[in-house]
Amino acid sequence: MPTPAADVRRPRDAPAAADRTWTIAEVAEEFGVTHRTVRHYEDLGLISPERRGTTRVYHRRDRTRLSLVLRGRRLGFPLDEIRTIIDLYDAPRGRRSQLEYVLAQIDERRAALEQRRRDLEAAIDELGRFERRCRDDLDRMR
Amino acid sequence: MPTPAADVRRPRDAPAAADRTWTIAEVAEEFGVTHRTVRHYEDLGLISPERRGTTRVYHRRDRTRLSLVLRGRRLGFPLDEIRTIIDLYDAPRGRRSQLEYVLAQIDERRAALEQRRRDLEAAIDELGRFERRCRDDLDRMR
DNA sequence: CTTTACGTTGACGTCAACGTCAAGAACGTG
DNA sequence: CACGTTCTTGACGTTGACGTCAACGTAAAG
Repeated sequence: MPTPAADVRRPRDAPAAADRTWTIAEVAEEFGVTHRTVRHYEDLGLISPERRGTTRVYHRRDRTRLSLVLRGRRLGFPLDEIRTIIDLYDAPRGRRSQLEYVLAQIDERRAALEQRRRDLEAAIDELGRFERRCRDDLDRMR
Repeated sequence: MPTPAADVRRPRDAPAAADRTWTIAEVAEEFGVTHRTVRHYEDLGLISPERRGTTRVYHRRDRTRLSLVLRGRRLGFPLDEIRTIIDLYDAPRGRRSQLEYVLAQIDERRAALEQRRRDLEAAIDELGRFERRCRDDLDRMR
């Protein structure tokens, strides 16, 4: 096993935990996606890693955003919709009007999420009822 | 507004509610999709309407399945995965082994759905906390 | 100093989920 | 029975979300 790349980039005297950075391979590995996927998300503006020369350097912020992206993906949202959502978290909220806009967006998003939750629970309930029926059938076969 | 096509197809003496049928246009309209989408789902084996001559005739069963498909779609599942799920509901459960297979599938599906629910609630919670912060910020601006 | 591993930018390929014509066939209505 | 409406089957186009491949840079390791 070779020396981890992060140890190379991190000077001995610097604190390890705080400002760690990651390579694209590490990030991809950790989140279980390919580097192509990571780059694709960057093309779409979902993450924007630092560049050291030409090489991408990922910070904790990028990992946070990536995990949000992947959760959105697991939930079946299109990537550009995901971007508008997570951009919301970083949106400027200095002026009153901006804050109110953000709050309005939040309401919209929550409505969508709760619609989804209703669908989801309906699906789960239905599955439960179906399982019940199957178990009853099985019992009667004994 | 023209006479609904269903009235034409349904003889005067037949009961209206029980065995009503629908045209592709009616089904599409009712579920808010295009007829192309409905046909696409048929191509993938998600629904299989009766044929009268060359024309598709949709029964209640087809509408039930279609609504399941659309809910699955809202939840972001791929169509072929949706098919395996709703086919489960119509799968033969005569023999014990078949029933046990179905029950195993149900468990799998439920696991996937509950993973999704966790993601969903995490997203909703996060949105709630974020709203809280925004509202606090707004209050402090007064 | 070459090898090897990892990184980078295009550019094209692919697959799912439909959209979009085109060109008939069938059907009820004036 | 002509006619507009609705339905049918292709077949090709499009968009999103990546996969894949080529061609090249670079940096540590042998």
